[in-house]
Formats: sequence, C-alpha cells, structure tokens
Amino acid sequence: MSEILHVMGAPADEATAADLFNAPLRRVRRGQVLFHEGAPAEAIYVVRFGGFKTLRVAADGYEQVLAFSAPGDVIGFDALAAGKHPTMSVALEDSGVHALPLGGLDALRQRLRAFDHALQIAISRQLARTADVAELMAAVAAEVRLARFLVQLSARMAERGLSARRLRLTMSRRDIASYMGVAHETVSRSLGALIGMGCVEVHNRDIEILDPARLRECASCTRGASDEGSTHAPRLHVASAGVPAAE
Amino acid sequence: MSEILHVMGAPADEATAADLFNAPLRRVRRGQVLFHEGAPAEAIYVVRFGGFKTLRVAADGYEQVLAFSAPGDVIGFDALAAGKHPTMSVALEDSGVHALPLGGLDALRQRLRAFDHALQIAISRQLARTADVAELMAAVAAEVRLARFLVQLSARMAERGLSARRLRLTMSRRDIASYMGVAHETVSRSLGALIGMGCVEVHNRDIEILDPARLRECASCTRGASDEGSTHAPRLHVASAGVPAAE
DNA sequence: CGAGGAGTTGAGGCTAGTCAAGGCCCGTGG
DNA sequence: CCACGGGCCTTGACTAGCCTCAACTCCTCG
Repeated sequence: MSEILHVMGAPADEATAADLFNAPLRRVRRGQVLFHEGAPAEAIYVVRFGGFKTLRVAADGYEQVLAFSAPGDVIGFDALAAGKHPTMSVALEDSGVHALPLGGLDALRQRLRAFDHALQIAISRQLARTADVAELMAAVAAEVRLARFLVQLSARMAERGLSARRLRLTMSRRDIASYMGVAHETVSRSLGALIGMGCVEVHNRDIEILDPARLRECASCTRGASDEGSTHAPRLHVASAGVPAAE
Repeated sequence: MSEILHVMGAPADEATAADLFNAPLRRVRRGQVLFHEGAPAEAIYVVRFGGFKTLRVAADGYEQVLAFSAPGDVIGFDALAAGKHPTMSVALEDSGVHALPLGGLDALRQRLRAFDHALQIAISRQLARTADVAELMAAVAAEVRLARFLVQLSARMAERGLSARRLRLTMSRRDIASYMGVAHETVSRSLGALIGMGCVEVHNRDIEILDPARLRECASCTRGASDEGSTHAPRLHVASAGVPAAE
C-alpha cells in the first residue's frame, strides 16, 4: 500500500500502517480489458506502471477515446455514481494496477488519511483534465489540436519527472484521432504539418519535440497556424458574456 | 447543512447533526463571477438554485465553456489539485450556492459521513460527464451534436424531477456553441434543422421536445441523420443540406 | 517469411467556419 | 409608459478545411 501512496504522489509517512491493507498488483497485458462498459462497479484502480485508454463505444461501433492514463492515475472512479462503469478501459501496454475494492474503500479512506488526501487530489486532477479534453476538441484547426495534444502529453511526462522532449506514443494514431475528435488520416497529415514546421521529429511512435516554444505557440493559436515568424494576430471579437462582479 | 445534503441527493438522516455546520447561502446574481480563473482555491460550492457555466478563457480571448451546473452540482473541486482554480464560473441566472471552505472540508467529511458520501457521488457523476462532453464534441455532424446536447439536458432535468420535454435554456447560443465546439451560427442552423425534422419546437430560449424518440435517434447517429421512415434502418451518408419540405 | 494491421498519401465532395446584414428581445432611461 | 440602444439571434453567400474513399507502404508479429 505504501507503494500505492507513492505512485499517487503522497508522502509515505503512514506507509507502515498502510501496509496493513495489502492490495495485490494485478497485471494487465497489452490489449487486455481492465473493465468493460456497463460492468458493475467493484473497484477503483491505481495505475502502477504501463498505461490505459478509457473509451466508450457508440451504438454504431464508433470508439470514442475519453482519456489516457499513466502511472499514478486513478481509473474507474466515475463508476461510483451509477454503480456501474460508464466506460471501458484497455491497457495500451503491459501494465500493472492496484485494485481497491469499493467495499473497503470507505474504511480505507477513514483510517488512512494520507490515502484519502491522495485520492481526492488525484480525482481533482482528473476533473481538471476535462478542460484539457475540451481544449483539444474545441473548434480549431487540426494541427492546433495535435499540437495541444503533444503539449499536454509533454507536460504530463514532465510532471512525472520524465523527459518532456522525447515522447513515446503507446496509443495508435486511431486512438489519438478519436481522442482529438478527427479522422485518423487527419492525424497523419497534421503530424506532417508539424514536421514541416520544424516543431517535431517523428519516427513511428517516437516523437521528439525539437522546438517546444513554437509548438506551444502553434497550440495556442485559435485559428489555423502556419505562421513562421512570431507574428500572431491575436485580434478576435471577444464574446463579452462575462460581466465583472459589481456590487 | 441538511439542505445541502438534500440538494445533493443524500438522505437527510444525519440532518440534525448536519445543522451544526452551517454554511450560509451565498447569492450570486446573473452574470456575476463565482470565482475567477487562477484564483486561489478557498472553497468548493454546492449549487442550491440557479445555474452556472464553467469556462476557460484562452490567451486570445476565446471562451471555452466546459460545463453547465445545476442545483445539486458541486463546483470548484478541480481546484484542489493545483491549489488554484483552473477555470472560472459565472452565474447564468440569479443563483444561490453554499460555499464550503476547504479548510474545514476534511473535518466535515470525517464527521458527516453522509456528506462525504454525497460528495464522492457528486464528484463521480461529474467525472462521468466528461464522457458526455466528449460525446458532444466528437466528430459528428453539428445537428447530431445539438441533438445530443438536448438529450443530455433533458436527461438531467428528468433526474431532478423536472419536465424532460420542456427546457428553458439559461445559457446563450454562444455558450452552447462554445460548449459543443462549433460556431454560434451553426447552433442556430442546427436548431432550425431539428425544427424542420419535427423534433423540437423553439421559442426564444424555451425549447419543447416534440418527438423524444426521433431526437434520441438523431443523437445516436454518427453521421448526419434525417431519417423519416418508421423502421430505423441505419442510413449512412445522408445529404442533409436542405431538409426537404416533406409535410 | 508471410499476413494483417498500422500508417501515409492522394483526390474530391460537402460540411461548417467566416464575413455580413438584418430582425428581435430585453433592459434602460427619459 | 414609451422610446431607445445594445446585445442576442437568425439567415445568406462564400470559401476553406476536413471527412470520405482508395491505394499503397511499412512495421509487427505469428
């Protein structure tokens, strides 16, 4: 359990007590399903190593990827509300997770305050990522979406102390396309565009960010960005809905 | 506090004890900001009545709406992770919220188990809504997006015991457009298309769902949908440009 | 070494964004 | 109470970018 706390980013102070609760490591091989859509909620999962994609399958078979999870992330918490999983999760590579049965979750949270805190933080972080998803799928050019995706990925790598410049994509282009809300051919083409701009270098699923600044600039553009100087025209009719608080 | 539990959907069993913690009702007028983007995380908010939009403002001024909140929803939980709000919230109408200071949140959760449960459920529900957002912004026709938006809105109305057929939109078309990831003109046009299909009737911000089944069918289509027959043969590839006069 | 999926690239049609103009609703002030 | 103004909403024309279909190559894995 102390390992769970550690991977979740919590101080391992209460580690000794933590070990009283032993959640075994469950291995999930690449392509294997962690839980199916509609399955009864039995546990939440803390990713120890590897990675997962969480998705929903539409009636017509279309796969909508909702999130990619990395070590330290919590998966399956969204099943609490309805009692069953609204989504399914699949391992993108050989992975390991700690399954925390819902039955004992409350007791665990009450007795292990450090774990409770770590869980709240993890969930909060996940909630904040909704903004990232929306940012990605917002009405902007496809290259911009891809640039944002890479920036986000890079940032999350950095968070975990890994290289922010060298990314290894564990997911397929199709997964990325679904996540970004575009056709998978568009991902290829957009990647080509970023390569042409000198932002990145791509070898299969290995991506190297050559020019982080330019990539970020491209990601921040609301419109199609093939700008090469530093001349970005920020003019835009700001929807002035928000009214400053006045009392 | 018993009122907070009630609006969150929890049993008010512990209501008596709950009243020991009194969170005053804070009124927020239409257009007023509940909290700004980047503001330090000081509390989470439970909507008592009214409604809010949560959004993020890009560097160029573009407003990306991330969520609409109704009574019973929790706002601001995503600020826990970073210690400051990654988003801002604005009241869509005259509203009332209970502010629960973060300082006392832990103690509150520990002493009031019912509240703790309700909070976890509310957060879980909110997480599950990420899927709804993605579903909305997925790569599908604009009419389908709008249909999905209305279906979701209708479902959420029904959850709270209100009419699922008559919707009063508290947000502007621009807000909806941002939320769906399309231009605001497209919302108008899509609304016109749904009217032409006989799905809905619109008077300003009042929407009546005339044919829920057809609306749902339209919402489930991955492509443009203008099916009119009784047997729902999954027709792909429909030219929905000018909806024929039909009747 | 072969098969099949993954990825890339090309051509064309159509949706939706953009720019533009006008009508409508609502809040404001006289 | 009414007139005014500014926003919201709608509609139209045009264009660009993305999706679709299709062919082909490359990598991976059995």
